[in-house]
Amino acid sequence: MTPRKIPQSNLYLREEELRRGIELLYFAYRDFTRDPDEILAKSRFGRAHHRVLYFVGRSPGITVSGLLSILRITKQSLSRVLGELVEQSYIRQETGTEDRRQRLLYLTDKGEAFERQLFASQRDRVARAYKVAGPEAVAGFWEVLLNIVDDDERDSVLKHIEK
Amino acid sequence: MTPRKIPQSNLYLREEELRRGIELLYFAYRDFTRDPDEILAKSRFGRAHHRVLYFVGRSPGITVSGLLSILRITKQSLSRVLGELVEQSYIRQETGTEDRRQRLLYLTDKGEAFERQLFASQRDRVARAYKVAGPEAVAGFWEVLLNIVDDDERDSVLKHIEK
DNA sequence: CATATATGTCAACAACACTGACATATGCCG
DNA sequence: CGGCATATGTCAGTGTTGTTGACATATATG
Repeated sequence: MTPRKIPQSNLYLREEELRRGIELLYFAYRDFTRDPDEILAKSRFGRAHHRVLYFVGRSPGITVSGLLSILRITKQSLSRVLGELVEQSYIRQETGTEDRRQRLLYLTDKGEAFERQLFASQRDRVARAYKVAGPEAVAGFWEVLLNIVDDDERDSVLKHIEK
Repeated sequence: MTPRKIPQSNLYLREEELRRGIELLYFAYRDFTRDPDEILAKSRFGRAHHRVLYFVGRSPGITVSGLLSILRITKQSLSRVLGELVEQSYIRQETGTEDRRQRLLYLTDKGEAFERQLFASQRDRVARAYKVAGPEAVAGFWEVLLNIVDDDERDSVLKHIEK
C-alpha cells in the first residue's frame, strides 16, 4: 500500500496488455496469410506476388517506385516478382504519359480475376471477425493499427485506405 | 433507387471496409516487425529466433511440440533455429519430469535479457498506439484480432493471452 | 550539355521455410 | 516383456524471398 507499489503494479498490468496485443497481432497475421498462401501454393507464385497483385489492383497506374515504397523491399527483389507477373500476363506496364521514365502498372483481366480470388479467401475471414466483434470494435481495430504504423508513414497509409 | 441497388451499394462499402482492415494489418505488421529486426540484424539471429525467444519467455517450460504448434512450422525448421539458441546459451533444455521424452525449454539469463531488449523495441510502439487510440479502441483491436484467428485455434490463443 | 532520377539487370549470398527419409529414446498397452 | 506410438533429433536437397554491390539505359531538368 506504499505509493511506490502502485506504479509498479500498473507497469506489470501494462506489460501484460502490450504482450496481448503483440501476440494477437502475431496469431491473427499467421492465420490471415494462410488463406491466400494455400491458393498461391497451387500456382508458381508466392506471398510476394500476392502483395504486388494486391497493391497494383488497389492503385491502378502505380509506378514501380510507388510500389517499392509500399512494399519496402529492394528494386532487385521486386524486379524478379514483377517480371514474372508481367511475363505471365497478370500485370501490364505502360510508359508514363507525363514522365516517360515511369512504368505505370495495371492488372490485366487475368490478373484481376486472380486478385479477386485471393481477396475472397481473406474477405470471408475478416468479414466474420467484423460481424462478431461489431462496428465499434472494428473502429478501434482500425484506430490502433493505424497508430502502430510508423509516424512518418501514417499519412501515406491514410491516403491508401481512404480511397 | 430500385431495391436492387441497395445491396450492391452495401457490398461495395463492405469491400472497402474489408480492404481497409487487410491493408492496415499489412502496414502495421510491416512496421511492427521492423523494430526487433533492426536489433536482430546486429546479431546473427533473425525473425525466427525472435519468435522462439518470445514464446519460450512467455511460456517457460514449453515443450518442442508446444512451440511447433504455436509457430506452425516444421520441426526441421525449428530445429535449426532452436539449436543455435541453445548452442549459444540463450535457451536451455531440461528433460521432462513426467514424460522424459519431452524437452522443456527455458530462457537463460542471457536469453531473458535479449528477449527484454527485443520486447522493449515493440513495447514503445504499441504503448503509444494504445495511448493515442484509448482503452475502448484497444478492446476493439483485441476483439477483432481474436476473431481473425482460426476458429479452432481461438481457445489456444485465449489460453496464451490470458495468462 | 551535365547531372539527377526511374527503371532494369547480373551475380552472389543469407534467412527461413519446405519435403522426405531415417534414428533414438521413452511411454503405454496388451 | 514385446510391440507400437509418440517426442525429439538429424541429414540432405530445394524453393521463395529478401539482401548487397555493381553497372546500364532512358528520360527529365536546370
